[in-house]
Amino acid sequence: MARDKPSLLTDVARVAGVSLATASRTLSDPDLVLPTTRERVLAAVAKLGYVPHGAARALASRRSRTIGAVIPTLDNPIFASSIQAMQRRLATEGYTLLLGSHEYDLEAESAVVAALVERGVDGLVLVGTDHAPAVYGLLDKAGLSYELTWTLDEGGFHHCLGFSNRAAAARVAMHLLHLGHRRFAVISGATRSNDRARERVAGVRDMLVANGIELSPQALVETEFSVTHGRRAMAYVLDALPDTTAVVCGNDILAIGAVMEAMSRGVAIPGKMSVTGFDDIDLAGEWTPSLTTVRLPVAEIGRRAAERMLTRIEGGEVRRIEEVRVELVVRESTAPPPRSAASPVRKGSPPKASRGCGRRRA
Amino acid sequence: MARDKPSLLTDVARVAGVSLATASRTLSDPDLVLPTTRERVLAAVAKLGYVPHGAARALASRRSRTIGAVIPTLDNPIFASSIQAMQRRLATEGYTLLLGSHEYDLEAESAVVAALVERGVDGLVLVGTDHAPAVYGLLDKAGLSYELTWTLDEGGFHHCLGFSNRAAAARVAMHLLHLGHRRFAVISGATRSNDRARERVAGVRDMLVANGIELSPQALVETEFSVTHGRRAMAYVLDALPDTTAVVCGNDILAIGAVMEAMSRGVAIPGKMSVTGFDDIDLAGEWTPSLTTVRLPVAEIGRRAAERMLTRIEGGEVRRIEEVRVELVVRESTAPPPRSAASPVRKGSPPKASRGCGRRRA
DNA sequence: TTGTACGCGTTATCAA
DNA sequence: TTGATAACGCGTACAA
Repeated sequence: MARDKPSLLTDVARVAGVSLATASRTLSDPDLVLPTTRERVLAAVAKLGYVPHGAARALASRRSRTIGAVIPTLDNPIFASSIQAMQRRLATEGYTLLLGSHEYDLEAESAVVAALVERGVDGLVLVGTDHAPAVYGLLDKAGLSYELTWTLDEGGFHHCLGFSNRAAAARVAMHLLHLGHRRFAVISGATRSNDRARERVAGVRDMLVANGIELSPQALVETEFSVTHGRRAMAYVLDALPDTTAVVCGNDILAIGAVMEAMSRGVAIPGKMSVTGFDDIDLAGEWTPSLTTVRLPVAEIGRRAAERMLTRIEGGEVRRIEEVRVELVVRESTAPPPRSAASPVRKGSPPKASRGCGRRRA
Repeated sequence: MARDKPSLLTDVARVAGVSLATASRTLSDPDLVLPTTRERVLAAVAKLGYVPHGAARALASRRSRTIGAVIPTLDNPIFASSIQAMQRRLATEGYTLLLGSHEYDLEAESAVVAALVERGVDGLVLVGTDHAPAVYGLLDKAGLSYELTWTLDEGGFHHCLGFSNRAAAARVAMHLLHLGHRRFAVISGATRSNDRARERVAGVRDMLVANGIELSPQALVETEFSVTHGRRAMAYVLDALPDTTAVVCGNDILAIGAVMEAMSRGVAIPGKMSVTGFDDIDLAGEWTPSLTTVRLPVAEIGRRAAERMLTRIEGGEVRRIEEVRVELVVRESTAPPPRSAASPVRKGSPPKASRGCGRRRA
């Protein structure tokens, strides 16, 4: 298995009978070269099995043809799926994806970002707006373009592609109010360092307050994003707040756990209690009862984030803020509250919209 | 926002009052430098916010501190989870993950591998043994170390970390034979370009044949890996082969689809029919009925693959073939066949092991 | 322990 | 359209 050392561009040039410069041009900008010489060079490339040396290229051209993406975790299917779409899109343009994850730890994220910046990524895709100050400092100092995704930074000046988590969550709450629910609980993922989770809780709270309902601290459970923790949270709700008729969950994983716990205790969903999710993962529609949730265009976010990055790298312009469409999907897990539990219904007074519900598309 | 240009190692050296070489050493091998000078250099680094230039480093040191991983798709949670673990492990050693996917298309994979090789990855992790010849050619020519995962290449000479899909699948079939099943169907993912799927089917077939049962071509359904396709495949089985009492599925996703279809038709699982999965994704244990399946140490594969790569890069030795433990998990979805369907039981003659079942751990 | 100087493989500038 | 040649930023023998 004596591997001869890999051939260099100089070898290609020699074999093709051209200068190094011409060989280089042929590969990076073929139109600058005569068709006949181009063929000679390409033939030499094929003959030698020449493979460009990325680092040398990056050093000389100051571009790595590499994009970084930093997400909380691939163990959440919405991020996995989105990254899948992103990688696919990047590959078609000859770009490669450098992936990092931090499991909801801002310091870890900071380190990951630093690592990717060192690797010389041409752009960086992040999730949400919550990041360590060091992250923004680093990116700014490096003059690196980045995109925040899954969220809208309407006040700020960051480039972003996403949607209003607050408005979407408010929409969910409105749906439940419409059905007649008055006693709510919220099961959320940890809101610290997670603007998406925080905004979703805020959206629900806004909408309830706008309709004269307070969300008491006991009615808000924060926990990890897992089916098991969803179950546990629901167990707490059933034990501590038995009057609850509507449980809004921060994502589908938690909602499925919540539904499982309820059903295993003989609490009918949606007969006794309504439960909502968020994300619309595959399972949400297949579960019994199927889950009322908010559908997110997961793959689209990955693909479009890639496209925005590429456009900016090529010197193009993109709108600073781009919104993707999200959609309330009403399925089996929500229904009017049981008669016994219904508050005196204020006939003819449908729920009022909260601030957050202005955008129709959410 | 006038960003001053990023500072270089020369700047650090100047500010610290040392030579370029000393500055370099301080960063790459601190022990080679006096503590006092080290401090001066690090102070300069901090003051200037110096960030090493990865490409220049890679060019000079001929190492990129980067590992490539190429998988079929992140849309399968076992791959997502495994990659998550791998990235995590690599990050702790200062390595970065370059990710590619090919969606079960060998030519696409070939292109992705080429892209990663160009980027100068220090090592490459692949899935399975089925790869385009060009892939092996490229890797060999580049002298790049690689690991095949999720599989064992016992005959070949590739480094690999995985398990025998054949033996594991045979184990599943044996379990069903033990229960008394005689009429089988298999729902598999596409076996073309997918040695894992192929081996699983082969394992079942081996075991059946060893017990005098043929798996007819009609009783083997190949389809896409999705719940929907699992449903469809099960619909076919129920319609075309109503005598079937045991359905072995290529993975849990397919099995869940199969169970859904059966239940929606009022076919009791496991009362009328037993169904098995493979992988043991979270859902398998939470579904009702919970799924009999094979548990794979998904995160462990990712983590250990990373460790093997790192060891080899540092010049260490690893066993060419390493096996991970997989385990049959018997749950609710399997039971003896209904009495009416049972063949005349050969009392006192338990099922015979097939070749594939030699390894006890599968 | 530190410094000097060369090389890593390519791109890009400038002339020809 | 092509060719010579100077960067690109850092690692590392080798010498001091």
